[in-house]
Amino acid sequence: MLNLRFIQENPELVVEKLKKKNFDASAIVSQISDLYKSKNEIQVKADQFKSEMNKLSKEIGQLFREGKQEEANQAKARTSELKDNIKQLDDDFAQIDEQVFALQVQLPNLPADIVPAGKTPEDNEVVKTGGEQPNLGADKLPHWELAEKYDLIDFELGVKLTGAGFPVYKGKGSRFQRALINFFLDEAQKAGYLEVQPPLVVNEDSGFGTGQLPDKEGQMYHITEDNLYLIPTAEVPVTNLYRDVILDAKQLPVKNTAYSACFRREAGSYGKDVRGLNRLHQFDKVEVVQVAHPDQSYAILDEMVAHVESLVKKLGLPYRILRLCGGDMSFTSALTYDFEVYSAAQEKWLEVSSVSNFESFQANRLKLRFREEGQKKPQVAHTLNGSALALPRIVAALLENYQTADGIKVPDVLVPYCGFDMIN
RNA sequence: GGAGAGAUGGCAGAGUGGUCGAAUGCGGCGGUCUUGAAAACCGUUGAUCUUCACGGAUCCGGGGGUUCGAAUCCCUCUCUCUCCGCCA
Repeated sequence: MLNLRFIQENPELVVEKLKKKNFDASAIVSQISDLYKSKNEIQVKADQFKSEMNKLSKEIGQLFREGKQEEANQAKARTSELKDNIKQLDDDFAQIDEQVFALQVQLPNLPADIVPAGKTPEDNEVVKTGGEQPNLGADKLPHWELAEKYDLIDFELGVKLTGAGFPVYKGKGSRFQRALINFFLDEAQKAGYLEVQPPLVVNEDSGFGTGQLPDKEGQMYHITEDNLYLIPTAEVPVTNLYRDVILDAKQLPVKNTAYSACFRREAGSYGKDVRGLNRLHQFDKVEVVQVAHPDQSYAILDEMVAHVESLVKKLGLPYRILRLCGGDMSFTSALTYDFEVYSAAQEKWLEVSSVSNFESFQANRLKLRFREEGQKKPQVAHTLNGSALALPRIVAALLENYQTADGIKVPDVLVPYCGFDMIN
């Protein structure tokens, strides 16, 4: 959520910057501007009346205490008009306030200056490519066939239990998942992140805080009976740890990591893109989250990107880092880097991580602030997060890229976590 | 699932119609004292909106009502805790 005063003071800037996200903000911004002005006028007027009312009430109290009934009753008569005025102004204010808010939440975050223009994923900018693509023979298999061949993942069984997109991991497949989770958590810890285990179900306030609500309800599983939501990512509960919090500047940056299952409805997806592990309704992910000082958030974004890069490197996967174009960025992000790994049998790039700086967009919603040493007024912090990493597509790429005639080789870094070095 | 209690500042906790943005204690910050620290003592210490500023307004879980006036009374919702039942 953009700050109201900021919108008011920089209307052209907001409109101009949002063009890069292919969002025409001109109408909304000018409406906000008008409403904000009259909102302030109303508040000033209402405050004056209220001030008078407060004074009068005190006088009346004083008169009663002094036993001056007559005068008190006379004074009382004068309050009714004030009361009507206040009521009217308060109602108007509430109405305008609601309108402004409804408009305000429609505005996406402003993209950072280095965000490339563009509309589709084709316009994303490849900023780095690393790792080596393996040379697999002609008999290479896609991961869903490997998963079946070695009895690692049972998609049919998941359909029986729940539905498509809820696979059952078995034996070494299950063990392999668990190894990756532990590896990722350990790496995050080494990088200075504090591990937390959040709830997998959150309330409406939390959904609003990170930007899933309102409007993106459809992406989350909703437990209507209790009005709770299954988390689409650990970003939601972990970032919301700091909702309504004022930190000391010296506590920044806050670094948290969490493993969680993630649940996404992903309505409307179909076809070969969702084959196997490519797109699931439930999957595992290790997330890293930081709360940062605004002066440091972009340096921290780079640090987070470097951390994710170190993970794919250690796993020996060919990867590339993309700077997302305005059209492909999320509503809430100011700058996002996506990581893709090359899936050698599917012969395509799979997105495995998304690392973003939200600047103050989430923090405004969360009321997440910090106080500079010796300063009285708190200021809004910046939030960032990234996948480090999401499991399914990493598993897909590892299975495919490490397949041999004798089975699937386990990357060296994972051997101690797995307890085996070959899947066969 | 049944019964009861409660929600007040960073925390604990008083306040039950006006003098209450709120006692007191703890914690935090500043100071006196000290070689330094502790102790003791003194001072200070919520957020938001609005105004160039002085100032003004709002907030005692959320919403609504009664009243000239509500943390305090009424209605309603949400949440938390305790006991019983069930249970990993």
